[in-house]
Amino acid sequence: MKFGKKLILWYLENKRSMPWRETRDPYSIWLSEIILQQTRVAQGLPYYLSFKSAFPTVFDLAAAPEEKVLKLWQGLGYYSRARNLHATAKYVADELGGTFPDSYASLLLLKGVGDYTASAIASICYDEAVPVVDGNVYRVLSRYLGVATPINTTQGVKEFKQLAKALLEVKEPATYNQAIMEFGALQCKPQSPDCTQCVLDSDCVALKEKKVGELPVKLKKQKIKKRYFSYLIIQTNEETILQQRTGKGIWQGLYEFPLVETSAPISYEELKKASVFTELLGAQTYELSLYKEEAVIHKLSHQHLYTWFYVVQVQCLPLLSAPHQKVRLSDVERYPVPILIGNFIEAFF
DNA sequence: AAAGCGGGGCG
DNA sequence: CGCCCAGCTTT
Repeated sequence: MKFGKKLILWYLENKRSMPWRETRDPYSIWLSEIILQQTRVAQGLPYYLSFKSAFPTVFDLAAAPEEKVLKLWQGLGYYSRARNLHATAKYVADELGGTFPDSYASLLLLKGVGDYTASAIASICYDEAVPVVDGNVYRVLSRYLGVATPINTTQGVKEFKQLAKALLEVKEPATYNQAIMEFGALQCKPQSPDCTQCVLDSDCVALKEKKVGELPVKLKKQKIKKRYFSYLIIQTNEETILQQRTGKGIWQGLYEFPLVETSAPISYEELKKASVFTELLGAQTYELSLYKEEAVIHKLSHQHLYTWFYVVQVQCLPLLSAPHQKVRLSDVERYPVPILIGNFIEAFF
């Protein structure tokens, strides 16, 4: 039997039940696809449910304040997805009357929608015969066909896209695309797949050549940078100071406490010399305590953040200018913050 | 073509 | 501790 037919039969028997598999509504499919980019189903599922609950339609999402969208997204990471999600919702609601684009080419023009997501929506919602190539598909195809071209190179992307297109079941792209991805997630797993229980075992090149553990090939990994953050929790009995991250870099749009970043760990004495420190505290007297002696280490894919939280108790806050803003202590938890900050807030407040 | 962007789960 | 996850955008 043909590759695609086998996958579809396997899928109909083994697929997991998921809320976005109960519909072909483009808004729901689009939402699920954005949430699931570089994200496991188990991690994304609760976010999908809360977004659907808070924003049942694209109009609800479009009408929401950006902060509310970021707050709901808090903890999911890759926050540009949330900002692009919101921008696209506004575009679809305001410019397209709430109707999503209905082809691969037109979907590709939406912010936050790349080749994979456009293909997924076009095939699942509109039966367009376009192949999806996500992490699962790379793995299944490289093993099944024994292709060792590195998947994170221009050549690899091009080659696997072509292979995916050649193997696509053009009569039922919606089912086939979901089948190959589900097969990659459940059967042809990254680590220790059970090839003795595989419906493709008779034709799998990697299995035949004992190369399952070597495929797919992925080039190097970037070096991890270390950064040193000293946060200032400057507070009275009622208020503290937050700032919003803008510009480039991590956590765009999220909030944090006033930050002193240095190229190496610093002492309290050195911290006191920071301009932000004098700007926010002036000459007034204060009580300062280090929340925790050891650095809190927060790991991102490509950065390790060594973090200290300095709590500064003061009588009153100075007049603040952007980006700093006064926030009532009881309101701190309303702001969208990175997990690093959220964990501190939870433990400290 | 390469870098940047989160957080969590698993062996 | 390294790898990977229903990738996209910017440089």
